[in-house]
Amino acid sequence: MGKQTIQSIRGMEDVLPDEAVYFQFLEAAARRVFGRAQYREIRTPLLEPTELFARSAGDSSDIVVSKQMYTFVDPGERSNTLRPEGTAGVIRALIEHGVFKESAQQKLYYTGPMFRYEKPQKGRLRQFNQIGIEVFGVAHAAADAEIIVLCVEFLREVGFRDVCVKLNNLGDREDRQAYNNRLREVLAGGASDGWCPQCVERARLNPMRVFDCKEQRCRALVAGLPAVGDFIGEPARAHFATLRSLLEACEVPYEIAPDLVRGLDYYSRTVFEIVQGGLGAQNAVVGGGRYDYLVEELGGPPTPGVGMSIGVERLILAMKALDLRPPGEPPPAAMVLALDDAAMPSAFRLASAARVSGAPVALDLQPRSPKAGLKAANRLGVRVAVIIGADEAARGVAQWKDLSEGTQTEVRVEEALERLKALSDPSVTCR
RNA sequence: GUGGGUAUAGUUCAGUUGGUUAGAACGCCAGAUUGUGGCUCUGGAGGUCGUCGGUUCAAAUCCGACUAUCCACCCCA
Repeated sequence: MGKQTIQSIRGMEDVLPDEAVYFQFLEAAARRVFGRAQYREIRTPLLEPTELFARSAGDSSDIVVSKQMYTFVDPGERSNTLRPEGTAGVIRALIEHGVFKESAQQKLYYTGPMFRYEKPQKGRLRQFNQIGIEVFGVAHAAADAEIIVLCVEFLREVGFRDVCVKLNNLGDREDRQAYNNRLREVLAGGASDGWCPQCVERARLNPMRVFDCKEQRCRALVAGLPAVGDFIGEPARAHFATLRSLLEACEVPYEIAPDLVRGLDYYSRTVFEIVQGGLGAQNAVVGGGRYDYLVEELGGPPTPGVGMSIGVERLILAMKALDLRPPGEPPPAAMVLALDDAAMPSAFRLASAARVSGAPVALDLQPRSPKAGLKAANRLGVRVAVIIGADEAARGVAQWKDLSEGTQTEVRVEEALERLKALSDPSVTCR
């Protein structure tokens, strides 16, 4: 590696072909699972006005979050930000196009790269991909349940077993505010009560975060704090009960996780997460929840919403940890080899004609010795090699070699073309 | 943002207490019947040892800085 080579930006990974099949596999599965539940794809820009994310993040996490955004001023002197998540852009698009006026109910999914300026580590990149789904306009807990059920279906579809959802109820906005205020009071003692410096800071910014402090003495102190449950009003309580009964109705395994707290304060009522072992510290593969106030916050009509997003790279790590592999593309049935320049036109024409009729056919793009060519054919895993040299080209024939049986016969090129077409599996080409 | 580990061939890694031309496996290319693959054997290409600087007669090896990467913390929309 010379010193003048250019390398990718920190935290931004290339996805080489061997890796890309994982992405293709997961995206295809998402389209299947979400598509059959009547969710439709939405694609929004990677770049949005900074204002959008500043508003969606809310004020308490504003300072923290803005440091982790890729924000820049464009030549027109507007502040733009690479999207750090998918939901805000989706909501902006729906408001902008008046979609909520046609119908408040929307079921959508999206996939694509997100950007966060964080220090990279395992399962945490600066550019990473998410697959997400959102339901708008449904206050009923069936929406929460469907989102969660679809997550579980998706994970099972791609090969995961033993999926368990961690679930919590944060209550409505007023409940949460009351609880946060109470927590701040209780935590006011700060360091003198024995809290670690980080928890003292959390008490100020996002008190509920003290619940996942890892300090021994904080964990002990946390046990004595008032429980969020005591502050949750009857409507949110009933909502959560309905959700649980729906999950139980379709036997979705879940556990209540009282310490599951989301960082941003637009969540209300339901929050959930699915974690996977073997991923190190960044083990949350799926996260989501209800955000009944966010659409209004972004200037739209009051519209409830629920959503979740899947961290694609993390999911791929989890697949590898469990030795789950995407089904590979089947190798082409045949490879056409030209032994010299004189044979290339004939070989080239034969391969093209076969491909046009739907047969997956490999072509060695430079003349090579039969030995090298067959080696390449073997490596690709094809069953048949069609060999054409100057002699064959002149006579309008080709050598049809079956690599598994080792037999070889001379056929006319027209016959070779028919055989190549026949080799292609009709179940693959016709749907 | 904080703390720690690592950086040698395309890949995964060896490399003794600093000491000649830096190795292996896999992969790649070629030869072993001048137009025939897989297995085997033989050979070849490919590294200014992450970058820059320092210590030393001598640095892949010791020291420093920088960069990247990994692990954990912080945070996690």
